[in-house]
Amino acid sequence: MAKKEDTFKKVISHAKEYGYIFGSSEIYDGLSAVYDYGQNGAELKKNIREYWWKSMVQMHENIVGLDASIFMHPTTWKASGHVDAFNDPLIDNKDSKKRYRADVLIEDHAEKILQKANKEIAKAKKRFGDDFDEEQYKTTNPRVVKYLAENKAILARMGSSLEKEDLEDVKALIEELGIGCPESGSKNWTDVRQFNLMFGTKLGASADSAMDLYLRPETAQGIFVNFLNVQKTGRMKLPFGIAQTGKAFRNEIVARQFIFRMREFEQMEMQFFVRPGEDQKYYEYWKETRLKWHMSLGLGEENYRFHDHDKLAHYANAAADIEFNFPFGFKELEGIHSRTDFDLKAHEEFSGKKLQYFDHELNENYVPYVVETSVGLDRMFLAVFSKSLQEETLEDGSSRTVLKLPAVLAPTKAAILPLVKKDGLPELAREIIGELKWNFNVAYDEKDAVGRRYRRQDANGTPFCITVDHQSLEDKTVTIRDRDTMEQERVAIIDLERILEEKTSFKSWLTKLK
RNA sequence: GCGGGAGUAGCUCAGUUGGUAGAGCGUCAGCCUUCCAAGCUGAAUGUCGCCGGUUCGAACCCGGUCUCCCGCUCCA
Repeated sequence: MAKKEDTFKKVISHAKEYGYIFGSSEIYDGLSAVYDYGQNGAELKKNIREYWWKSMVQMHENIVGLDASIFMHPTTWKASGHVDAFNDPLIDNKDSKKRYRADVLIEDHAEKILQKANKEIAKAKKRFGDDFDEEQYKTTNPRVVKYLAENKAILARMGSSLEKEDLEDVKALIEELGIGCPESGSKNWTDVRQFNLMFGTKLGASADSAMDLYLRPETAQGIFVNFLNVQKTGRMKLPFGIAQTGKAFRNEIVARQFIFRMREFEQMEMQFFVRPGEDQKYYEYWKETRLKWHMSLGLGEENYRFHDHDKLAHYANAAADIEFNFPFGFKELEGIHSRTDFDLKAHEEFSGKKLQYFDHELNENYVPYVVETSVGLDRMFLAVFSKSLQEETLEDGSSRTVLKLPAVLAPTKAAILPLVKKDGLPELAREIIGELKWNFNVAYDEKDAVGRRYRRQDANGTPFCITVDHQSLEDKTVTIRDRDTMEQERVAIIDLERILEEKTSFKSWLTKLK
């Protein structure tokens, strides 16, 4: 365990030292769970985003892109359920220092009362055998009637208090019911406070005319509200998908673990619209397809696994996570959700507009079902970065720090190094850069011994080092060194472009998917 | 929000009983001209998180405050 924390610490400091990730506003002491991507981080992140985009949009005829705004009409979030579901009333126990959701405490208490009623019923059932009329018993047995009424009354009062945002009454209810801390039994509670997981802001400059807005807590809704726009203007036929990458915001009570859970984060989502009844088929299809995509990066198949949800969100009829073995254990990297027609139907209801598809084959209108794939871009970054960072012990016993980023994602594809900085070697190196830079992000370095420069590029994640030596002047060849094997090969300068293309291009990596 | 830990150079960290700050690595310039870090010379970088107090004198003691990290709670 200590070792795990250790590697995670190394990941964080390496990310900072090599210009991948900085804490936000560091000169002002930083901001909790907000991070900035540095010169290399911005490249890596962009490459991950592009790797996803190309595989989803460019490689699928029936998937198109979208870039919806972060601001959306506030009713969007009523329809999506976020206004209700993203509001948690929390309460702390002053003695045990534990925090609970107030509504969950009350619900659990109500549930216990219901259990009592059920016990009575079960007992009676045993006693009366086949003649037992459960419904009648529920209305006649005084004890059962009392329990059921209590249960109902509690839930009703809680519901109405939460509705009115009367948090004092929620606390009063907890006290009246004598609910204690599940762990310690203590009844010494703080006040109930409302935590809204959506960030609010205002549209409009003057306070009185301003409109309350939220920063989107997920990008999916931008796709749903544009479903018909895209379908009609793109002449899309079911099944088809709309893909989007972009920022989303959640005011997490606790955001932790570096860039794993941030308050501002980027999602890469695709909503796949299908004929009702075909949702299960495509759910399975996308689970497999997305897993393959992850594995194409070569970070090790043993580092991925599925986690099927038992408890489903309000909109879903099936859901699974692709989990990745992060430095702190297996955690969610991507979610694949079968969202049914929940979202489109809700938007129909709240907007009063039809969001239906006319199926020419079936000759009927219907609201499509949706299968969603949703990856956290920052989580992908962390997965790729943390797994790539390795401490190697070499044959001679020395060690090297190497960032084995998949070449297709590496910020810098190659470093061009003159063996020495004289005899015209730098000039030739510059010439090579002049050619390669049109297609590849390349770097130049002439400082220090060449061995040290190799190591510097290793730590920075650059997959190839091209070294210009004295022989290069004579026969127009250079050596190209592989970061992972440390092996060198002599090649013609004229072939460099083709070689780099083969080793680093989206095409050569994405064709592995087939 | 509660509990714990911690804020000193880019990174990792040291700093004795209070006497105006250090190491290793890294960075930069130069030497060397060498194909796998740790050769030589030189240099830069810190309001020791912030504010206040005690003191002749505070990185160190006291009070306050901010921030970060870990745990709990939550997680669409």
